[in-house]
Amino acid sequence: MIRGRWVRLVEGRGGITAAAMTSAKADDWTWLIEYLQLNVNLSSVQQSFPADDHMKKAISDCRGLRLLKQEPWECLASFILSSTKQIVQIQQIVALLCERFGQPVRSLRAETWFSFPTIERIAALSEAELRCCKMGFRAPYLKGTAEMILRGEVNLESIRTMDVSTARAELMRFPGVGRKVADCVLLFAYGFQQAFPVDVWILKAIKQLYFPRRRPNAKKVLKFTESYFGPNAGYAQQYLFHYMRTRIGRVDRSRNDKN
DNA sequence: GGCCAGGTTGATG
DNA sequence: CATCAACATGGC
Repeated sequence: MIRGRWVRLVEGRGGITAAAMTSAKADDWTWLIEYLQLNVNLSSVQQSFPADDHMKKAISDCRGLRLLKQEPWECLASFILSSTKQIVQIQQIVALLCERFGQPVRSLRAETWFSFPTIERIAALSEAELRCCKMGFRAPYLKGTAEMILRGEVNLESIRTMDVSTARAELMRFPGVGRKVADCVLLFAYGFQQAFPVDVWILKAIKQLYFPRRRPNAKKVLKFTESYFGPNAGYAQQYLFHYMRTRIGRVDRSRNDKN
């Protein structure tokens, strides 16, 4: 589901083909091109990464990895729900939210899918109704955020034209939104490619790869990332994140190390 | 059963 | 400012 539309993407030999249900003109795919960020030149982004061995390995391991341009509200809400949850569980919570409080949408195969619930709908729900989607203590954060937006305290659209630090500070006014979640929304929804979300995986990766003999705290690591990875640091973050989870990650999960 | 998961918050030194 | 427990819920 992208911006309330159903779309199916299929990977084939020559690339990806798309089929969609849309009220827009049938041959107008600008919304999808925008979402997939096909205008971004990947190799020039990759060339802006630091040329160390880890980044080189991450690039060759993650050929073709791109960032999406997601909708601010859906992205913000999803990452508010992400704290101390495993990725599969976050997906489950979001799926429940959509099924219960989203709009039903037909696919080309006449299946029913559900859009992400609107800000108004979330704000109107009780905390108990939200907790039924298994989000636990995150429920008041989500509801509070929706209410702030409805009251006009923060305007999600106006963030598009702010500079990155102002935008980050604006996002961090929401309950349940700290530095990491704010950076995720800056990167994945607003296209601030400098934003570098530091989560537990990246923290572990940076310590392991760039400070193998030292013990920098999270603050030091953040400081390091701000200057080291360059103008497309957010892309570098995704390459490292994916590299870490698919390669290195599996190895130390069998052991029990807290680096 | 204990530990941990794409963190944030509010209370303490 | 730095540290730390608490916060729901589920999987291994």
